[in-house]
Amino acid sequence: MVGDNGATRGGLDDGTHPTKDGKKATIRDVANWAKVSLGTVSNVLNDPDRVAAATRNRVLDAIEATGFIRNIAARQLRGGGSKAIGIVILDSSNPFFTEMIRGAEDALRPEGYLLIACSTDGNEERETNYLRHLEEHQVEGVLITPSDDNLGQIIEFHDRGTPVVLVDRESNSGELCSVTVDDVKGGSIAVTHLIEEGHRKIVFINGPSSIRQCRDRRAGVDVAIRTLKNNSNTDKIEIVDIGVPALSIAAGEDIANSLLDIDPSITAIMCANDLLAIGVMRGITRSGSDLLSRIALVGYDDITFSSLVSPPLTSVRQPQYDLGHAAAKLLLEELADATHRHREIRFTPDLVVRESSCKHSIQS
Amino acid sequence: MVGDNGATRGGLDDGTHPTKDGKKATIRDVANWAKVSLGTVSNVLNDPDRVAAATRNRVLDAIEATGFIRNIAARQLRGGGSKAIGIVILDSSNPFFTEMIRGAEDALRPEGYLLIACSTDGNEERETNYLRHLEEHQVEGVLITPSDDNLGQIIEFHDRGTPVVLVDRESNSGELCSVTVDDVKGGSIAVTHLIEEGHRKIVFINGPSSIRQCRDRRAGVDVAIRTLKNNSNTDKIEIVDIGVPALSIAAGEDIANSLLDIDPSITAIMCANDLLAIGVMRGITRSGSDLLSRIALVGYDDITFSSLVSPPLTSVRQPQYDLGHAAAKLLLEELADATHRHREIRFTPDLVVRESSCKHSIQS
DNA sequence: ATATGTTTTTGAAACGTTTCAATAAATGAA
DNA sequence: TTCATTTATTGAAACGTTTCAAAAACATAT
Repeated sequence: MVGDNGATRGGLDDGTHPTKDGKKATIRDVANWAKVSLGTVSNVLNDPDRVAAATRNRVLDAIEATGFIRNIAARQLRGGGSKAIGIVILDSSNPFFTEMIRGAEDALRPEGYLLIACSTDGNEERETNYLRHLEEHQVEGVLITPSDDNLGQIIEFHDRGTPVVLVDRESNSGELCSVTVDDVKGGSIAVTHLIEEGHRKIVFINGPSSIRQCRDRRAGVDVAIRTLKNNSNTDKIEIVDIGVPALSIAAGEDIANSLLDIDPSITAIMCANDLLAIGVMRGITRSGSDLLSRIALVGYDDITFSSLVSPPLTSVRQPQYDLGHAAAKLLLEELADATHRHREIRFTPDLVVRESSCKHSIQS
Repeated sequence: MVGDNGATRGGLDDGTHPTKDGKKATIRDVANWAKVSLGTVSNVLNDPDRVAAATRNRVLDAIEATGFIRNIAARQLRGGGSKAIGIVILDSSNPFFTEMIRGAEDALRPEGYLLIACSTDGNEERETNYLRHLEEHQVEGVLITPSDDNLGQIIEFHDRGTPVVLVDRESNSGELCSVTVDDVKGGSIAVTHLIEEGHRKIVFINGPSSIRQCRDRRAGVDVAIRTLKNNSNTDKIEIVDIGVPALSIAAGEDIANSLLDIDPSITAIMCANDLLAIGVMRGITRSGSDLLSRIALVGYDDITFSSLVSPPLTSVRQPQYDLGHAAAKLLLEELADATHRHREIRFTPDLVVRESSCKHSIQS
């Protein structure tokens, strides 16, 4: 039938060669091989029910015979999506972010999306650069932990047409979806634990106040103290703030020396994240000091290795994998529904108590 | 001048609107705004010296006024590259791989490439799937740590036109570039250290022999023993092999219990990687046993956290960042030079001695 | 055999950008 | 002013795929 059609056409001297000159097979090669039109091959690929079974099988045979691999760029140009999602993180050596990527990847893989990973290291110019490249690639969406408090460029990026989900960062006015952890609560439960252990003078080692997570965790400390004052006759509690330029192992190590001669009435240290706490631990251990045996230490994040350090670190557990997974799900939702309403998913952290904070005996 | 040309043409009623209906500006919008041809805009973007300064500035102004963002898919379709590189790794929660990605990203970023990250978790089917998706996207190259010993599908993938660099894996017949570490040597120096510390009966906990790194590291043990026998009157050295199904913390923990009642003449344990060693450490610590204070332990990789565990782990240091960085450089080299000759870059590991292996006193 | 309704297939055009032969414009020398 | 050479700009066509109106093919009833 279709063979007759081809004969009726005559002059079809493109022949039935699958590929020429080792070039990759295109949809035209498949069509020639199966003696159907380009549109029929496209229908077999994208809307198979619209094609008669016999034709469909012939096309599928042709696809196999020619070794056809579809060209996403061509589809994209004609109006299809890129099947790629960008994920922009702050630091690829922080297990917090790599777990998060893992969660996102596991959500996106079954949907056939590829994940383009970009590390900004907190550098806004690099973030700008990455966003531009992602836009040229017309990624279908972006999951991003912002490098700066000011969301201006990210909102503009979104307004130019690319869906965005903020990760571990809320949207100020609900113009973007976001997935967050209640860091105020995280700060509260950490310091509450220390206070219940009897600590009354606590150091809080914090990163830059431009980072909202740092601010929230510190604010949670104040909330907890206020709550405890209202509820009981707790002794006066004092927080001593120390600032570091970055939330890294190195920054923690750098500050460790200044902790060695610390006021003896200080009996506990709370760090804004685990890398900082681990760095403090490492710096103190390296100095040969026994400070760690008399001072309680609490981190934040509960990264995989926090239970492995010495002493095992008490830490506020963040659902890192769930953050990434939920963010990706939210993005898929926004892509699937043009009437999608932006929302925030907020996770509640919990405290994992280990040796670093509860082997101490405080004499009141 | 050019304005006159436009007037001469007449009938150009496309007008000078930057965008219509909120759509993204295309090269046509820029051309209309600047009153030049599409080709001139393209020349300004790609070959600016070919355009007169006055014209060039007008086009640049138009690009800014219209908010033009280039469309990579269109360029790709016309024959340009995708400016994307795939990186296929085994396990995104192993810091070995995340450091490697970091190295690759740092090499590729300045060249304007985006990095598509794919985790196979050692699953060959997932590797197949990812390679197919990467091929549809026409990535300019792929860095890959294979999930299987058999490189068949990767070689076919490469033969279909996408440059490939193997990472931490050599190419059997030099048909692919590769970046490796001499794991035979790594195994040798690790066991040599133990033997020089006086150990004569040593457990080697290894992963699946289908993984070439596992085989090489174990082979390095034999090389070292043979060398020592030839060079001195060393006592008889015995290696006790234990196999585990995966190179993970969990696999290490699972095997820890069977180590508790181990033959007392065994004084040292060598693990095929750090995660395994850390898992063993964790399992033994959890059981409350003091085995770690009488047995030496050596890992392999020297991931970031190995120095932080208790006791700090002696480990063969792999240049993870350098592996990724060198692999990316090799790929860029292959992309830049059609006459490129495939080669292997081989790094030599070194041993980082820490507390886990050298605080023991062996009575001969 | 003809008319009608349904299913299947076709193929022109679109998508945004690059490329390069042809054309136009500019420059310098006689 | 004319001519030759150099520089700058143009625009048609290509790239691979999808889309949808039109045409063709098929099935059924009269």
